[in-house]
Parts: sequence; C-alpha cells; structure tokens
Amino acid sequence: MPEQRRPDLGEMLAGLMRALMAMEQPVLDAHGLTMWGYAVLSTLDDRPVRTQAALAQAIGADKTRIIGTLEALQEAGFISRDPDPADRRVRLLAITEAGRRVRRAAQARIQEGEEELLAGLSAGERAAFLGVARKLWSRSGS
Amino acid sequence: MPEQRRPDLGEMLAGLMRALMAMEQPVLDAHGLTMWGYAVLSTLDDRPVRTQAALAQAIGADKTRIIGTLEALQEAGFISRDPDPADRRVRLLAITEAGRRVRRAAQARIQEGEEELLAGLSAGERAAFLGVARKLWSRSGS
DNA sequence: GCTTATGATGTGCGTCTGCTTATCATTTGT
DNA sequence: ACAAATGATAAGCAGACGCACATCATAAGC
Repeated sequence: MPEQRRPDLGEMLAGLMRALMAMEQPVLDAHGLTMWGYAVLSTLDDRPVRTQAALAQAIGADKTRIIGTLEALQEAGFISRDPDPADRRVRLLAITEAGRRVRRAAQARIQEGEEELLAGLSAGERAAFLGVARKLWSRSGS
Repeated sequence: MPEQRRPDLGEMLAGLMRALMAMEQPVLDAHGLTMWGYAVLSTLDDRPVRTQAALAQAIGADKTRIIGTLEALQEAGFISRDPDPADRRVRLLAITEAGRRVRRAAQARIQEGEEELLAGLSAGERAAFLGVARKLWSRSGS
C-alpha cells in the first residue's frame, strides 16, 4: 500500500509550475514572445491545427483572447493566416520558418532550464517522472 | 541518453494542473471553501506559520490579498487570529477543530479525485511520479 | 432559396491578481 | 527616549482573464 499521507498533488505541482514559469519568463522575453505566443508556436510546430477555435482549446485559452496573440505573431512574421480556399470562413494557421526558428531556440533554452530543475534526480527518476507526465498529459486530451 | 525530443515539462504539467483544478473546484464548492482558503487551511494544518506574511509566501500569494481570505475563514470559524502576547503586532494564526475537520474532509475527496487521474499508472509509475513531485516540491522551497 | 450552423472577430463586464503606496501599532537598535 | 524596522491593513491602479453577447461572412441541409 502507498504512503498513508501525502501532500496534495495539486499543491506539489503548483509549486513546480511557479518555478517553471519563473524560469521561462526571461527566456521568452529575450525572444520577444509571450507565454501564449510561445504556446501557439509550439502547438503549430508540433501538430497541425486547422481552426483558431481548435487552437484555443488545444492550449487551454479563451478563443476570443488568442486573437490578439495571433495578430502579434503574424505581424512578427512567425505565423501565417490565410483563408482556406475550401472553406473561406476559416483562416488556415501555419507557422513560418522564422516562427519555427524562434520557437526552437526558445524551446532549447527552456528545456535546458527544465533540466536544471530536474538536476538531482537519478536517471531513473527523471525518466519515470517525464514518462508519467507525458502519459497523463496526452491522456487528458492535452 | 534520454529521448532527444520531448514536449516541454511546463506544457505537460499545465494540462495536468487544469485537470486537477477542474476536479477540485466542485469539491471545494461543496465544502464552502475557495482555492486560497483551502491552501491556507492546508498550510496551517500541516506546519505552523507565525505571521501572515510568512503564510502568504508559503502558498505563493500576495500578502495584501490573503487578508480577505483570512477574514472569511475566521468568520466561518475555521481559523483563529489572536494577537501574540509576546509581540502584539503579530496576529497568531491557528486552525480550529472545525477547520481541521473541513480541511481533512475536502482533502480526502480531493485525493480520491487525484487517484482517479492517476488510475492507469502502474504502482511503480505512481510511486515514482509522486516521489519525484514531492522531492522537487520540497526542494523549491515550497 | 431559405433557414440553420459554423468560424472569426470585436466589445463590454466583472473578477482576480500583482504591485505600489500609505497608515497605524508595536518592537528593536542605539 | 528616539529613530528605524516590522507586521497588519486599506486603497488604488493596471493588466490579464473568462464569459456572454453581437456581428459578419460563409457553408450546409432541406
């Protein structure tokens, strides 16, 4: 049987999240990205998303609130938004080469920072933790 | 060597956190608690905290913003706030019996919900994940 | 064709949050 | 005794957020 008493998962992860966000902020600032902007670029780089509503849902944002983010990204040349010839209501979202570059540069720095936070774990602990996180994340629909 | 490419930890944990908070909200509502109120009760139940500023820092809240939370908890009879005889600037915080009861009832339901989210993990995965979470959490100062 | 549904976008509202400043009582250092 | 620091509290401000509502263009079903 497991430990009878443990801190709430939410409490533990909330502390971790604070540390992660504090670490990420300077990196994003250095690349001229906001948290939402980075989330959008990451999503578009990893998996194609057709509609803005789907994108908003994928990153857990309000669909009316990502419009500004998308405009900023487009103006910076990091994404394209072209009307879909097959359904002209839809604006097809795609990451540009410049967007891919900035995303990957930021991600590299962010994952370095994450590894620093994970320093002190054994290789087994690290792999198990990341594996479970990934499993739970992919299962909860993202 | 580890996987060469993985999603950001922050991205994965953010999804988990959303699922956790969505699960917790109805439980807290049923017990007449807010997230902050629950965090305060949990902290006071687990480890003594002398000043309100220290409490605010412990739960990652702004010290000017927990005052309302403390007043609500006091009015509900879940905490006591008595002036410290040794330093009358300080108001000593303590959880009451009623507070302890409601906190433990809520926590039991919350941890049940957490276990549902963890269902599908092997016992080893579950233990490893919780263990690492706890380790990282306790190390980042809480 | 006409009604209904869908997608993008804009607007406004109420809330939460972090941050700053100010006040008051009290303690502490000199 | 007096100045400086500390703790609790209040008030104000700006930004971010979720949500509801409204508009407009376009598609799709009947």
